[in-house]
Amino acid sequence: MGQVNTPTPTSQPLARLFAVAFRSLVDGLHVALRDRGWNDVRPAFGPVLLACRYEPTSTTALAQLMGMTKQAASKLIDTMDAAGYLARTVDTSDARQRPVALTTRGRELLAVVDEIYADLEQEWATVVGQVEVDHLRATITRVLGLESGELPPVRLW
Amino acid sequence: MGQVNTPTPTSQPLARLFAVAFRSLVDGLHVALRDRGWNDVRPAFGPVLLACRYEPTSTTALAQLMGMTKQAASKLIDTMDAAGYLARTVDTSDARQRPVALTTRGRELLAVVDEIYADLEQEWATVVGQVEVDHLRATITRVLGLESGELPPVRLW
DNA sequence: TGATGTAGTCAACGTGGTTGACCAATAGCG
DNA sequence: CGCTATTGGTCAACCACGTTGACTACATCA
Repeated sequence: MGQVNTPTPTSQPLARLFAVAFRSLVDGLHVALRDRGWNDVRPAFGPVLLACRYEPTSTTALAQLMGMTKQAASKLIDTMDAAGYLARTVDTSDARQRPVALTTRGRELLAVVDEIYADLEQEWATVVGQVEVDHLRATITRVLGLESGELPPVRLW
Repeated sequence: MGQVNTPTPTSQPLARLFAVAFRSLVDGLHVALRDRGWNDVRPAFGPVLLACRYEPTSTTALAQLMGMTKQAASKLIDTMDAAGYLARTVDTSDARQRPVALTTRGRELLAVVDEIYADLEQEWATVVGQVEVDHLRATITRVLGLESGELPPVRLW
């Protein structure tokens, strides 16, 4: 992926470092969830929980957010519904829509995810300092040109 | 995944920024590969090409590197063999082993990947400066504790 | 009111993984 | 040197999670 003549950690391609960093955070989250008894949470649940945090979200919107087909998003919603984290609702102004809303259990999970994830990022701050973490965040945001817009769809799980 | 009250790009969870950054680099690589006529290269080929850069690599080692079963690694190798990028060899000192080596075409692909990827990272340097990119790399390496060891297995594609 | 587009679902399919079993080869031990 | 345990790799079957194309119900527009 990257031209590395004498591969050392400090000369690893950024892509791989991003992949390892992402995996480290997500795996850390899921290990901590399981430690607390949340045994049926899959990585794909994360983006859905976040998307439904403030208001019910349509299947089409979730599909776009996650870069998958409406059918696949619907299947994922079915799985989370069966697990008790989401509930399908009806839209009084558009009968085609079946927005999904967090259940009480879904909100509880989201709260735990927030807490655990805050700890994980705090661990980063502990190693290099909060200023450095904020700088990291700002640099990546700048390069990706995300200062003013929504994040693009991304699926990594 | 992260506690964000008023979600803005600059306060996005690091995990999601890493995911988007990774996706941006890998998708950029594959778009450029296709532009140059390399139409059958899949994201999973990347780690294999890199792993076989300097010497043939065993199926077991590839499986460990990529965090998958030997069977899955063998299937992937079969696919890359059929596409002409790898060739299975024999190990004269251990007949059980069937190390895989890059073919001429595999080396050509790896050279193109190196070139494209260097350009992609250069784009990052163009936006924020090479010093900033090196700093990014060093910071993530430090947090992940990778200064002195091999990268852990990671699969993201 | 008819045409067109959208939201969501259905059934079937394909891909890329895992699992458990197996075989051949190697390493180590008594 | 023979035996046992381990390792490298393969086999067949299975599973999860995506896609595809078709379809229905609903909304919008002229």
